[in-house]
Amino acid sequence: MENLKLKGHKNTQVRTALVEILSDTSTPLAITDIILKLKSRKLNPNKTTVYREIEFLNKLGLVSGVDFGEGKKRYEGSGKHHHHIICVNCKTIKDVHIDKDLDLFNAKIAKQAGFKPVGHSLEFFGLCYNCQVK
Amino acid sequence: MENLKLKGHKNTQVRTALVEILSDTSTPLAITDIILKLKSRKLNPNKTTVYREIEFLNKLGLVSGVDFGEGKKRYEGSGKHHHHIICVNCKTIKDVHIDKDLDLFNAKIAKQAGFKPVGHSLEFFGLCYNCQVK
DNA sequence: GTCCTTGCAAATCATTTGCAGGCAC
DNA sequence: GTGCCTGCAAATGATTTGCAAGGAC
Repeated sequence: MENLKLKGHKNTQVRTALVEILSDTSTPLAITDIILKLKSRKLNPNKTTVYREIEFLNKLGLVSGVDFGEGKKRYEGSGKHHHHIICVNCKTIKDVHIDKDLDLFNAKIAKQAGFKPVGHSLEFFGLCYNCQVK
Repeated sequence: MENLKLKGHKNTQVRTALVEILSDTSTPLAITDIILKLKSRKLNPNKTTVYREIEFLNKLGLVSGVDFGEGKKRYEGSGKHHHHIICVNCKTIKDVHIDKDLDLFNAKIAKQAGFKPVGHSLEFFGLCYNCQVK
């Protein structure tokens, strides 16, 4: 386990698997997706445990939450932070690559408001090609 | 009632009040906030009715939803679209004014992905001055 | 052995749905 | 009168909490 941040905490199977799963995915995963991925690794933790682990990893800064306005949260490894465009009809999600450095922008905005910057959330919504055709 | 978009639909008290309330507020309101505002106008509609009205106004394009990742949606009048910075600790919300035209940016991003642009969501998170001091 | 981690059931909260009755036009 | 609007109760889904048992170090 290369991750020093786990020092002082136990390295359980679920914990290790979660870090791997969330680092591997290109699309942020909902809790139910995560549980399915764990199942395919022969791990069957309780839903509650998954919620708690995600919260734990989130506090360590290893995982971050994304919200597409679906009424539930999605999660991804912190190193993966990028943005998405979501089809308002079929919910297809595509990655969006932004050349601009939003962190700098973020810092500027926060300073103006007297805030210490922590992060930001930027998602685009649209109608994907398939749904336009229909 | 100046709003032609309501043509062909009934002008109920709740509907009219909702448009006013959501146009007046500077911060997007959660459903519970909206119900409180309606109460102070002596209107006591059922929660279900409020949800349905919001959905109705949303489809007409008079109201839009915002998501701060709180596990619930907030709403604001469509004319009010702007961005926010939210304190991760005390949840204070401040408006953010962006000089850049994000709609143009939005259109570009959508085109690249083969999507027809519909909208976007951009929120910043930080620690407000008071919470930094503590 | 100690403290962290887990499971299970129940509670909470936002939101949705079905159905029957009420009101605007 | 017809079709939209409303309330109420119940269902659904995501997330949280309390508590007791299990496991890592």
